[in-house]
Amino acid sequence: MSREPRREQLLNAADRVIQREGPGASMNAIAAEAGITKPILYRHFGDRNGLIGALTERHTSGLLAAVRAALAEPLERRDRVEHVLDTYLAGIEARPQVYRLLTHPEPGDPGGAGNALAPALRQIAEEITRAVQSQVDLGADRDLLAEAWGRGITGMVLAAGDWWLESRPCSRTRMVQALADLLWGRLAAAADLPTAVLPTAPVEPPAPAAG
Amino acid sequence: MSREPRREQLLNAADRVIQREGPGASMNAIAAEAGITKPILYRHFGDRNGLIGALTERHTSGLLAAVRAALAEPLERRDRVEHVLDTYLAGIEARPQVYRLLTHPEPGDPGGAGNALAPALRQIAEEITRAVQSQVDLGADRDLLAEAWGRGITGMVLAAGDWWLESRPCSRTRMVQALADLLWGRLAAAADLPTAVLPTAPVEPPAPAAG
DNA sequence: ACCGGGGTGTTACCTCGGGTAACATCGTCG
DNA sequence: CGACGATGTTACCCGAGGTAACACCCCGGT
Repeated sequence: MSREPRREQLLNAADRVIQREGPGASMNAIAAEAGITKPILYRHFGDRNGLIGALTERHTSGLLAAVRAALAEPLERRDRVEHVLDTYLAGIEARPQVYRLLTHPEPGDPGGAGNALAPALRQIAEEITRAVQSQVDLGADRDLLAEAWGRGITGMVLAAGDWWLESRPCSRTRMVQALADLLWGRLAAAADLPTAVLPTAPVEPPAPAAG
Repeated sequence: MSREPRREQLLNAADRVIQREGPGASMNAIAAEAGITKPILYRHFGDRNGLIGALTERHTSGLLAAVRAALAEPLERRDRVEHVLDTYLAGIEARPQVYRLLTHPEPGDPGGAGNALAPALRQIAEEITRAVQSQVDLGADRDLLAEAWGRGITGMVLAAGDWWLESRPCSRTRMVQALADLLWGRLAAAADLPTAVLPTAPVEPPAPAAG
């Protein structure tokens, strides 16, 4: 059996384990699921990052392509945005564990930076950036705004999506509406509430927090 | 020397190490920095999470109090939002390593869920939720929108802030503007660009991504 | 028939980090 | 003095990532 098919089998096993145990699954566990032992995994993937990387690439391509397609859809802008949001939420809804793996950066990377966005999400952020740059007239600040918004929107959907996945406070459709409304400036447009006394929360005296 | 002051010293040492080495700093390293050995750390904090927890609480209180205060500021809504954004960005700018620790959830938590938001950020999200609920008239969907937006906005600022910290594409003020503009629906309001051919990116044939 | 290479697999080991057990010391209070 | 509560130590365990060394199996070439 040549290399590639075997790789696929191993990735399938890893997929199963992660679907069952979450992204923290150990190499031993994955090897066991595949009915083999660690060194083989390492032969195929180099190290854990290699495995995870291969795994994420498989799934990323799907999600990324879907988002990309949604971004290019010939719709009214609001509809297009909703379509993108729905695409993402549908993706994480379908295989939560796998998408957690995709969407949550690994703690390693000690030399590098502590990016908030995992590679897969960074790619999505770039797609959004490109789409904004090429489709929306933002004047001189175009590049800066597009990039900041790409990251920001991605992070927004990540956090909100995670919350939604876990507590399922509403249907996907409603969630899409809520997020689109936010991006549509509904926060800005809404009226003030008749200001009561605003008791936000019990405020402890702010400890100095060291120096 | 009674317990508390010693704890503070140890936390200070931990702080120093993390400021220097980042959130991945080992217990050994922290102990060494404090001039002692591991067991003492464990006596005081139980386990790593305990240490990290104590550390984050110290700093969280500062950031959280600042954000809370910003949220309660008697300003025009847009100004208030900008004030909050600026507060957060100023916070992470001041002590990047420490705030990375605060803002990036630890990989552990195997039994629990894969929250995108670290505890400190979840608290901020809750503050935002409360502020929106109590200050903005959103009709029947109030609770859902406020909570979704709380998470979403927090995630947005987290991701965008991280990016800004690392690549410093502009001044803090400009970044605040960019994010506030996003929340203010500038994406929705801007005109379409004269649609060229939209060459988004080299699109590889979407691999089936397994089944 | 033989050998070599590329695949399969194994056991046993290393390192490092979190976490613990057991033991020794110092100062203070009754 | 003795006990207690803090200080500290060395030495160890465990699990996870990662590697070394070895063995098998098949297939194709000479």
